[in-house]
Amino acid sequence: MDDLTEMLKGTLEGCVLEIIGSEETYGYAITRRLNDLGFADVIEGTVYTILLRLERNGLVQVTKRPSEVGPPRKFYALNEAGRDELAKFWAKWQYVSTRIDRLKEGRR
Amino acid sequence: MDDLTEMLKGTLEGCVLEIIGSEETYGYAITRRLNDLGFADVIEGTVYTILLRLERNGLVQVTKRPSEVGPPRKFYALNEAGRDELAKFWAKWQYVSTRIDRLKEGRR
DNA sequence: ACCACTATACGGTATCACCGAGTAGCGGGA
DNA sequence: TCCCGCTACTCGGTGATACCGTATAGTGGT
Repeated sequence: MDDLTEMLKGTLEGCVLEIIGSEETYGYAITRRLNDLGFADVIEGTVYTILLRLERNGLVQVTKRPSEVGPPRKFYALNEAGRDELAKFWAKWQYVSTRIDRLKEGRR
Repeated sequence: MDDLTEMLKGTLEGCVLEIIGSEETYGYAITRRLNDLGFADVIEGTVYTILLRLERNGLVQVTKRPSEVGPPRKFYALNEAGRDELAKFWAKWQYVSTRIDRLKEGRR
């Protein structure tokens, strides 16, 4: 699927929140997970900017742990504010996606 | 529903294409249609920037017609390139929305 | 004369995903 | 030993997009 970047604006951050929320994990693994999901063109740099933003906005708790196969990893977990933000994201997604599907179906 | 602007990035233009594609219409009416659809905060200025972009990108055919209740209206209709773009938009939407729903359901 | 509604245009802003380059740890093959 | 590939993160800058504020202007009602 060709260029999805514009359509992912506003949703990719939510996807990252969801991934972190389901399991404490780190940037490189999150990127691989997104790629496996079908967002093949999402690259490390993009995920790291999102993670730094989440940290700056106080939505995550960060723990640095050594790795056996490379440099140390920064593990991310949602805090209370992060869980709230994730819930808001899914509410928005539900709202928007149902309305766009409605437009697609030609209903008003 | 509070601020949806970030989530609408990349999709609002497609919505406008769909509306134009279903019926030759003009900016002000498109804005009202979007508001009725549930995108209450979308404002005229936003729609006009999209319409000017569509015109600049050669996706629409424009016809100016007088109105009985105000200034003249610019009616927009999709041309061949516009219909192609609309089809691409719905393909992308299908691709992205199914994958995000899949993530939401916890399936991989 | 004023105001509300209709209708469009345009310069500037914020946010976001993305790009490119850099730094760094680890292991395997020539 | 030296290079390469994979892992892992950072940061400055870019382009696209929706939005904001303001301006302009036609029509009809009070």
